[in-house]
Amino acid sequence: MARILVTSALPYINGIKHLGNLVGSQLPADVYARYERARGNEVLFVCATDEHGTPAELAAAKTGEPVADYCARMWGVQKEIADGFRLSFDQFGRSSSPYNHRLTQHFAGRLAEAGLIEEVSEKQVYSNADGRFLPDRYIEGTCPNCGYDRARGDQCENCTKQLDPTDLINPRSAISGSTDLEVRETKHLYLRQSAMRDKLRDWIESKTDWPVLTTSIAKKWLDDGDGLQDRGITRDLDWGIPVRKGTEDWPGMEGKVFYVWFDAPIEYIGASGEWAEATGQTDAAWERWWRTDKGADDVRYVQFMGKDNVPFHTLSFPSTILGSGEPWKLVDYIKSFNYLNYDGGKFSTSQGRGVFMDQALAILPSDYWRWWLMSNVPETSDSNFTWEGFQAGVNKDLADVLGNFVSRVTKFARSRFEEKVPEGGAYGAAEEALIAELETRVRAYEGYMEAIELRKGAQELRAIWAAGNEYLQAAAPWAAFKTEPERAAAIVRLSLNLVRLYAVLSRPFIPDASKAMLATFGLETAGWPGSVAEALGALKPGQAFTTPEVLFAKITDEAREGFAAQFAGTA
RNA sequence: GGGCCUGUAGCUCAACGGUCAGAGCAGAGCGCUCAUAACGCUUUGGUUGGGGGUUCGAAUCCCUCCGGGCCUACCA
Repeated sequence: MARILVTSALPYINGIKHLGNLVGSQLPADVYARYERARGNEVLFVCATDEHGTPAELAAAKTGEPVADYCARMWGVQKEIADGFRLSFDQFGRSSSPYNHRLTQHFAGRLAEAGLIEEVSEKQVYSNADGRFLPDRYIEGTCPNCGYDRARGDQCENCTKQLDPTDLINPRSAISGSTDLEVRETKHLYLRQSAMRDKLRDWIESKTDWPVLTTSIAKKWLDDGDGLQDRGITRDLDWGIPVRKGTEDWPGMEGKVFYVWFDAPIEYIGASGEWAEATGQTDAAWERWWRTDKGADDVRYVQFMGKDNVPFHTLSFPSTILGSGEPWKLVDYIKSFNYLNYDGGKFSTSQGRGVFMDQALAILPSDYWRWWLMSNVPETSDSNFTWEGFQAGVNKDLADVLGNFVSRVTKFARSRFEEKVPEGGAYGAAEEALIAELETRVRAYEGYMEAIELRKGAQELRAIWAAGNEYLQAAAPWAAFKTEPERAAAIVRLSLNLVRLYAVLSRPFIPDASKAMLATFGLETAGWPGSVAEALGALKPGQAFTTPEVLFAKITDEAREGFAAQFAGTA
């Protein structure tokens, strides 16, 4: 039995995520985790909210809540939505957890001892009105290059010129609009990633089976310009993990916190700690997933994320892990994704354009979303959500091919026999051909899932469903029943077994429907098929079943038009 | 500006130097009647963005042009 550690990029705390966020990390991670569990492997699947940073503070200020309360509340909201999408996290933690505090401070201490932390004094813009230092992009002003009056301190969106906040003419705070700004000197810690460059490069170059997207982004950062740059890992903020060197104070760094991107990946480990605690286990339980000296050397660690997260997972976090000099588990495979667009454009939080996770669940069952998103997951390039495509995909694949198959089989069986798996008759050439085809397809499906080629996996699964309809059409039990009822009984017996098999195979993608299909036979779970022939004999004659309600109601044209109007956004 | 990815049938995608470039959807025809007017079979449709080159052979490698997207480092 293999042991597989799965992490999904952490969703940021400041609001409900849209489908583009879901499709790029949490959902594919869940499908993969479910698949590996179904194969009988031991899986630890963790995720958490990413709670620190300026945007969280601003979002809290906007609602008038203390930031800690705001995060606690939003964690609850995100957790509930994750449950609604059936994301099967073993732990959905919080980057603000005590575990993460301890671990982050611990790693910083180790890195400092290893000489990989540098203290740098730098000048940053401070806003007296806001009472805080402002990140570059929170300063607005007139671009010295093109005259655009809403240029940001890091870059002018109009002429794309890279800027320094001090370049701006008439700079003001993007938060309050205040022009009462001053440049103050402040000290920060830098992670000396540059010192890790060769080690990182060797490691990344050894990963020849990683998605091109992952390695090309990593290499770009390694080699761009002067090579990998050191990264500041502290900020002048109130909300965050206080800077400490392990368990000791860090002189000169009082009142500062670690930068979110330093502590967020560490929360993968933190969440595992939270999991052990929540399940009443000792530290050894999570350490055997994370410490190669404590049992983790046979763990395969797979990360899922959108392409924007790749630099942090290929460079920064590995620098932290490797630089610690301790035997922490390093990632084995990084699955990265492109973006999902909404009807030709970007999903937009500010313009309310596109579908957000809570809205999606409010209008249609999670399986619909899970299926469409995964069968169109942006693996090789950006993909596009349209209501027409969504309606067509869901109706055809789920309602017509799979749902209707279950429906026609169970209803025919009930009307010609009774609500029991019929006995009598023998399997012949048609059944052997079907079994041979399914044997090939199931093994192909396993291959795709193992390789985390989810789009192809979905495609193969669909072909497996379709094979049932083809078989049924050719075997024509309704015709056989008139002349040779025994033959019809054999066909129905096999077909009912197909429903059970489909439930098992489909579970990673559409867990609710899978559950409903199994419930038809009074089953809660069912094991992954070894040989297809054997699996199709699992339901014995006499086994009772209930004819299920329509598994997937179709999305009507009227409904689709309504959704399209509802989510068009304000722009 | 630099880098990366991408451009294949009306649409969404496969094929990653080698049999007539495949599949799903959409379209057309036929069949079936168990089923959510569902299913099955057959079929129309592509000089693989343009041009040039390497090769016995190129969608696949190289050059170039055109189009689309992303990244470019203290937002996360």
